This record gives sequence, C-alpha cells and structure tokens, in this order.
Amino acid sequence: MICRRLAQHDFESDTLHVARMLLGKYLVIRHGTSTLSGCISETEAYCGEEDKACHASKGRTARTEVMYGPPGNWYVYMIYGMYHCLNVVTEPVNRPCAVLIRGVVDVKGLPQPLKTDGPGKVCKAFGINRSYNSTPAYGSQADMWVEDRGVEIHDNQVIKSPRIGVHYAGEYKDKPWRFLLSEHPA
DNA sequence: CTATTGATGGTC
DNA sequence: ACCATCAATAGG
Repeated sequence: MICRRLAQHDFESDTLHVARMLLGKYLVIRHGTSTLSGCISETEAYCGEEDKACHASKGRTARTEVMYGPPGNWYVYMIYGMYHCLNVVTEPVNRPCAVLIRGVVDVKGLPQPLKTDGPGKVCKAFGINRSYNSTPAYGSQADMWVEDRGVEIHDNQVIKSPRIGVHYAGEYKDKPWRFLLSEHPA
C-alpha cells in the first residue's frame, strides 16, 4: 500500500490546485505514542492579498506572517474565541496563500467517534491549537503531516462551491474555491 | 434566529 | 484604550 508523506514542494504550487489535490489525502498527527489520522474531505483555497476573504488581504501582520513564509507550514488561528482552524501555507515565499482544511472523515485512533464535519471540529478532534502554527507539514520530524495513501479522487467525486462565511469579500465571495468529496472513499 | 468567546486589526 | 468584526458551532 502506498503511504508517502507529502513534501514541501507539493505545497508550493497554485493554491486551487493544492486544495483540490488534498482531497483524499490523509491528515496524520502524533500525540506522544498515539496517532490520529483521517481522510481530508473538504478544503478551501485562500489566495493572496487580492483575495478579500484571505486574512492576508489586510497585509503582513503578526497573524499572517506565516502565510508570507515558505509553503508547507501549518497556519493555525483561533476564531470566535472558541475554535481553531487548520490551514497549510501554499505557493512561494512572499505570496500569502493557504488552504483551509474544513472536513476530515474516516478518522482512526480516537477512543470514540467524533464529528469532524467543520474546521472547528477537525481541530477539536485532533487536538490542534496555536502551538502548531508555523510548524512544517512535511518531513520526518513533523508532529502533524499529510500522507498520500494512494486514494485516487476523480473529478466526478469533487463538488466545487463558494466558500463558507465570507459574505464580506466583495467580488471574491462567490469564487468557487471550496472543494469537497461528494462521497468519501471509505 | 440567537448566544457564545477572545483574538485580531483598525481607529482614536 | 476602545470597538467592531470574525474562514464557527450549538441550540431554538
């Protein structure tokens, strides 16, 4: 069975391409001796300063700094004071883009099943917080990474839609930059 | 529809 | 130092 960790260069390409590519890949996190993993089922692309829905539309700040750095680092932020959202930085240095991981299915390693159909719930189930911000999502040293387990996702399994919760984003609010599996492969 | 919750960025 | 807003979620 194929089981390859993605490499940094896998995150360097166009953000829409990465968001589509991540569907069917596996998010894996190591907590000490235990490991959690699940199949990525929903993503959204956030594409640079010109994208009014992207946090980097406000320019370079302490929060967005990681997006201006090299691709393949995690971008984790807190939203509404209660939830964390997990993103991975894409595209070359100084091009502030990221993919939000909104849904993970078929999660293995939890003591009991938890709903993971939303970005806040993904982070809660996986125990993801700000301490992961700016850490690499690739390489053998990573605590949390993405694996290709050979699951092929065809275009007829992928639904594209506008992104959630970005009504304020002007001409960018209706861009079909959300990608989700119509049925998950498990 | 509302309440929750605190980080964040903009303004004073 | 304030203040409005927010890439969410649960509950009516």
